Amino acid sequence: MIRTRFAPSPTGYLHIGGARTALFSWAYARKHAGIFVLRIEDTDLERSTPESVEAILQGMNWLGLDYDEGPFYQMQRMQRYKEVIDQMLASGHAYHCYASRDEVEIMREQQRSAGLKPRYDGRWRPEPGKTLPVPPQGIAPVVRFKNPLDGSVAWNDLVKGVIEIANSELDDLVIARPDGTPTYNFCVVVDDWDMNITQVIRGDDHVNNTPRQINILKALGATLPQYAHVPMILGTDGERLSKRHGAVSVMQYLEDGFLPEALLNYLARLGWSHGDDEVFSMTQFVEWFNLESISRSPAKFNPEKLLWINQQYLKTADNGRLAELTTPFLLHNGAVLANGPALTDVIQLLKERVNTLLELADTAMIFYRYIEPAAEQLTQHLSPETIPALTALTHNFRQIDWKRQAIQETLKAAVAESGLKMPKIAMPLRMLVTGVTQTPSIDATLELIGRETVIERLQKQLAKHTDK
RNA sequence: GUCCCCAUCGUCUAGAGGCCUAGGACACCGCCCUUUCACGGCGAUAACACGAGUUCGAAUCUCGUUGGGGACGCCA
Repeated sequence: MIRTRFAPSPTGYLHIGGARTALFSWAYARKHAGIFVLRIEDTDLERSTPESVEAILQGMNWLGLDYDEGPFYQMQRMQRYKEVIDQMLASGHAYHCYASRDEVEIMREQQRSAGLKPRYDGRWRPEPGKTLPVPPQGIAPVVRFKNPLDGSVAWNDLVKGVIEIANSELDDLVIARPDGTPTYNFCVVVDDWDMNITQVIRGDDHVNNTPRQINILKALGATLPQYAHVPMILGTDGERLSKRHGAVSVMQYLEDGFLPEALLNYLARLGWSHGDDEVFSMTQFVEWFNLESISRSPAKFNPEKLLWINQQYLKTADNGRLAELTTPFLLHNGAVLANGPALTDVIQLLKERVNTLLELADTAMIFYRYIEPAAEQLTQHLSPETIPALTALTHNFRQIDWKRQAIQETLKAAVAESGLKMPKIAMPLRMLVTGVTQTPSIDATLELIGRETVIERLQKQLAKHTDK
């Protein structure tokens, strides 16, 4: 049975990078009819917050990344971690280290200035025939893992291929703090082991933790999971995405009017490919998904393409659903929906023309709030020739069947009658009725706005102009 | 600094020795459609980082250089 997991630390919202890792991990489990586990790594008491947990859950929920087990909280597994630490102490795989933080820092500083990789020097590491320093009084020790000195650790990474790291590059990492609380690398190991995780799919930034974790797992006599490290997502400028650098919350995309399936599609396509396929459903994605097709290099986030994909989904989305999703944006804009045409009709007319729901709501506003044209627009578009034509048009509008087709015919007739070019009539008409000069085709727009309103506005504006 | 990973159009990528005078998508540019703005259609510009090998033949294999990313915490 395939078992994967997503293990965020609740120190902030769910951002793009985390969402993509979760997506891949989720898709792998779904593809293999396995189990997707959610685990909250909240051992950093100082930075973990319940709000962050909530935000992460919310983000995953919005994206539809459902989990089969969890959320498990590491803070609730303390007993288990302590048990394993004691076990390792007893078996000699771990030992107490009394070196203070400052002491270790000085050690590292010296190594750094000597051009070396900063590492713990093993001063408290017990070895046969070695005399350890005398433990200082009143100081609680940390527990360090006794990492092998020789040889190397290698694994076949499911996305990157074989990776080998010499044990001499590793040092004895701290697995428990003086107060007994375990550290990240240790909790992960115990959890992945206890939860029978078969594939650890996580960000590239964990590659360097993997050999340490493998060593601990081996010391524990556990079966090793397979590892798959997915490359990072970079900002537009090639810089790593971080909290203060474009790594916005996935919920920001909800606020910006993106559809979750569009974001998911974009994220899936970022660093993973299935031939030339660009737009595909999650069902299709799960069917196609494989770790080997994940690219091995980091990818830059491209907002334009996300916008394009969102548009693709908007075009084919159900009008009722879009109406529901767009309503909050419209209300935020101050729209009174009862004062205009049915929202689904408006959406049908607009959804092919916009990139986001936000944009959809903005363009839909012409149907729900009338903004009178500005004076300079009036003088720009109204002229002595157009006014009579528009007046006649207003009159003709009373006679016809108020349908797009008939409106269009009436417009054409007005063009023929007046000898003016179509834009000379359509533009001022558009402006007088909607207050703006950019709308969908004028006949459809007028149809939706409704005969009474159209005529009323035309009369008012034309009267205003002739007064002057 | 040390270690790990990576390297095809501006961006995301296809490409697993001959199918590549390198394909697709976004963006950009041009044309068409058009009643404005879009949608759509058509087209153009644009890349195998560099240098050595291996091979009859290399974007694909090897090595080096350069460049990018990651990691070096009692954070996760």
